[in-house]
Amino acid sequence: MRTSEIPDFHEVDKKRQAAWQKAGLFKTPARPGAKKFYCLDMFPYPSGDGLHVGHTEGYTASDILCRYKRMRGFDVLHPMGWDAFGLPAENYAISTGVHPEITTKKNCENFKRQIDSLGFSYDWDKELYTTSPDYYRWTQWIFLRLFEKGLAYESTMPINWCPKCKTGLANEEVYQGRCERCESPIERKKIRQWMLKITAYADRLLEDLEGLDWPPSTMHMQKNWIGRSEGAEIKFALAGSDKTLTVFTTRPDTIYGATYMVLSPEHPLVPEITAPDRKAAIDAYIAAAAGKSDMERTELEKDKTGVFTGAYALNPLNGARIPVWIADYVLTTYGTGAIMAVPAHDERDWDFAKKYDLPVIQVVALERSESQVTTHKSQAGGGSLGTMDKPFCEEGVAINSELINGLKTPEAVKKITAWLEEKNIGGAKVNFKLRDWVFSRQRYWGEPIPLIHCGTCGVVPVPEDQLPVLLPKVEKYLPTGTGESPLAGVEAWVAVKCPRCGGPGRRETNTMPQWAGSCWYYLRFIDPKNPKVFIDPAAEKAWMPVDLYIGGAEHAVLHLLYARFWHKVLYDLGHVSAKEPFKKMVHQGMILSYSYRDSKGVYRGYDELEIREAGLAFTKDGEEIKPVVEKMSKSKKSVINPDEIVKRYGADAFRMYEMFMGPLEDSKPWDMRGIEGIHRFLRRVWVWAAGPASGPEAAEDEELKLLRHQTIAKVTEDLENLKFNTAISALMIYLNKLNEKGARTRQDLEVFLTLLHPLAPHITDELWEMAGSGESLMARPWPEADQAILSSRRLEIPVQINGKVKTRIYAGEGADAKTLEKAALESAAAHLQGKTVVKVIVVPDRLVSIVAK
RNA sequence: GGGCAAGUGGCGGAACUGGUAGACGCGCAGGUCUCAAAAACCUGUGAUCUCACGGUCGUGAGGGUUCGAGUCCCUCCUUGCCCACCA
Repeated sequence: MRTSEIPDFHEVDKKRQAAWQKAGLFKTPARPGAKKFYCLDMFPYPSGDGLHVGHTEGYTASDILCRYKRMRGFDVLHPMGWDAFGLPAENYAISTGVHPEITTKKNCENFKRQIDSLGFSYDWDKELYTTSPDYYRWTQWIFLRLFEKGLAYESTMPINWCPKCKTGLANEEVYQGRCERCESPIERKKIRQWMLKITAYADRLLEDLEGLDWPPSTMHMQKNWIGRSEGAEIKFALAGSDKTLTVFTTRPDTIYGATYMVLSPEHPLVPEITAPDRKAAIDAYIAAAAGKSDMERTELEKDKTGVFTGAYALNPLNGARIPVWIADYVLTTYGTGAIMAVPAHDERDWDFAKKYDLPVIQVVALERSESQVTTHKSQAGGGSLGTMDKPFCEEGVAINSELINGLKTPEAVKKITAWLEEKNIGGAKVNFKLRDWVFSRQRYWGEPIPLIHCGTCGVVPVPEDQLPVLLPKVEKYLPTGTGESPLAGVEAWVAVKCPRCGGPGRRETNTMPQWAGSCWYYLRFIDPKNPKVFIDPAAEKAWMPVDLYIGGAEHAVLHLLYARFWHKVLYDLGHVSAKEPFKKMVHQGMILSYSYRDSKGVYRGYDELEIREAGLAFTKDGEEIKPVVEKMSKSKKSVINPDEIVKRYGADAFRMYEMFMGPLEDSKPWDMRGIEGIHRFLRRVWVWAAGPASGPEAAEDEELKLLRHQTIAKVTEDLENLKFNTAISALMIYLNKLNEKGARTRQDLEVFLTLLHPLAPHITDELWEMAGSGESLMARPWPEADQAILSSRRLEIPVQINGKVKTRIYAGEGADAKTLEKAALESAAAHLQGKTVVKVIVVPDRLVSIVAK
């Protein structure tokens, strides 16, 4: 074969991959004294559709970094596994009877084949399945730790219930309030659930976000989700009753302005306080609210509704009688499920008060000036304030509030809170939006919860030496008609002896949610085969925390919050050494694509079109079609299949194009023409590198030498910062210059192939072998840029006159300001004729700016 | 409604802490090679005025700060994403 003949890159891929595997190149090393780099990808749910270009974008980025770090001398841990419990396999089993294990195994094999075809450097010795008993044994073990700590408890919680299918539904199975399968309207059914007390960790989950190298938007979302707010709880006495009504408010200073109270329809006090003549109306309202799903209840947000209970609460400060209403804009799940409504200073209360003609009393005024406060006072005169045209929700100065008149809001809050504490009817309170985690599912394909219900002993944990509690075989995968998991139908499995008293017991039949396995997989990757403990403590110390975690932004809240929660529990128990599991987090952007719809409204795929460029496509009969950039979708024939791309262009072109498209975190559209460009670049690389070497090194071109070191510096910096698009462009510039100069020295060859290797490992290794080496470039050291050479360059420095570039001067790096000024004035002399130089600004190495009149 | 991003050529995108806007790639145009085409290679390519030299305009719109603004400040418009009655 002539060396300049360009091979089929897909064949090169296979050859190199076989060689890497044979050499065991991706095994995780553990060299004493070496720096470590733990690079984690969000492991996929192996769906039947196979790998998606969105997966591969993140995996490519992490693989580039892992290869680079290895070349820099790090011990790298780069594992991959399968988040294999989950709904699709279970639903497939329901409709076909095929056991989810079989489906899962098939899908995993396909995913693995696809991942390997891209040359990702995973250490498959670390592979794990969340569905394997060796793994979920420890998921169950961790659950038992949570149980022992009192962080797991039973509660009755509403679920989405399809009355026709007689089964509970996940939110994603509910479409516009209807069952996805049979389209009957769904109901809310209360059911016994296992809960995890994540709220006990709310403060720490919030505080420990500080110091993490995460995208600010992700931190924001976590903070908002946790939703910490400071305020006060206040107990209101009820007129003619010995019961009290407790509310939470962030503005206790507005208590004099409370003109009505609102309970959520589900509030336990409602039946007790409802007046006989109001009962019918109240019951009807409660029934209507109960029939609504969460979705519907929030959809109807615009128009607030409510009903008066007939009861009155008493304002502890001035004894005012305050009517008590119920309304579904107050949520049972937040605060105490009851509020004091202050329409003058809260938008929702204002809307409600306007609708039901309830009084408005202003108790806070702008503190801007004395006169303004006075004006408001006089307006407020009789207690209700007809002249307010919208609620005033900001801080200000208290008015119409005997105890705190004239105090600014923060002081007023303090004084009221102290007064409440003194009278023992309330006090300072911190509330969170975060709710406890509903941890059980009435499903088959999940980890069994390792508990046994005993008539005498209550809930008893399965002893550790009996873990794992294996998933039994079942006849049917559909939940039982009572809403229980299919496991409830396996009597032989359910009926056990109580481990404590030996009496008859029954296994818990709920399973864990899909999140469970992903809450700790990053720990098991470190020591995946350990039969004695879930992770060896020494190995944990050596590898944790994860240095870089790459995955989709759709997990910015739930997965990342749940995993942090479990990690903190394990930390408190002394099982892990780091407070936080993921040091640095990066989200890859979404890969969109162009969809093409012709004049008849039919979607056309790429192979049915002639695509000139991203914005210009024609059908075979010449009709021009304007594309739309959207999420990839099968029905719009816009899904890009990695297999086809790899077969046609090779893995390196695929990897590099995904990186060249734009910044990693941005969403960006896939353009078939773009990958052609990268393919062309790689062919030029081949022709250059496999071509004849150029003359002796002694006659080396200074410009090339400088460019070589600039490229080393640029690529190194860009890889460190995950800016792969500009790293690739730097390599293109380098190659263009090498070709232009007809240069191919041994040194350039080595530097170029080494820098390109993390991005295009197959082609570079093949060329490196052709150049006479037996080892992979990944095993070689990363080149260093020579600072002396970098600073020896002559700089082109623009000279501006009144802000416009007129001439340029040339100077060495670090030339002093005076020299530059002199050179600039000389160079610009022709442009300055007849003008007076007013000022000269010199920015060394950058520019000279002359101001002239 | 709230929060967070972002608006740069025909397209994807570059541009360090304010310092030559449009790197690199795609597309397009012209050329070389060829019987021809493809591939490959070379040249050009923001708009506009000019035979040319060169000039003017130009980073969503309008204003401001500055010797100098894609970058900073104010007002507005548009798009995307996330959350949505959180007391």
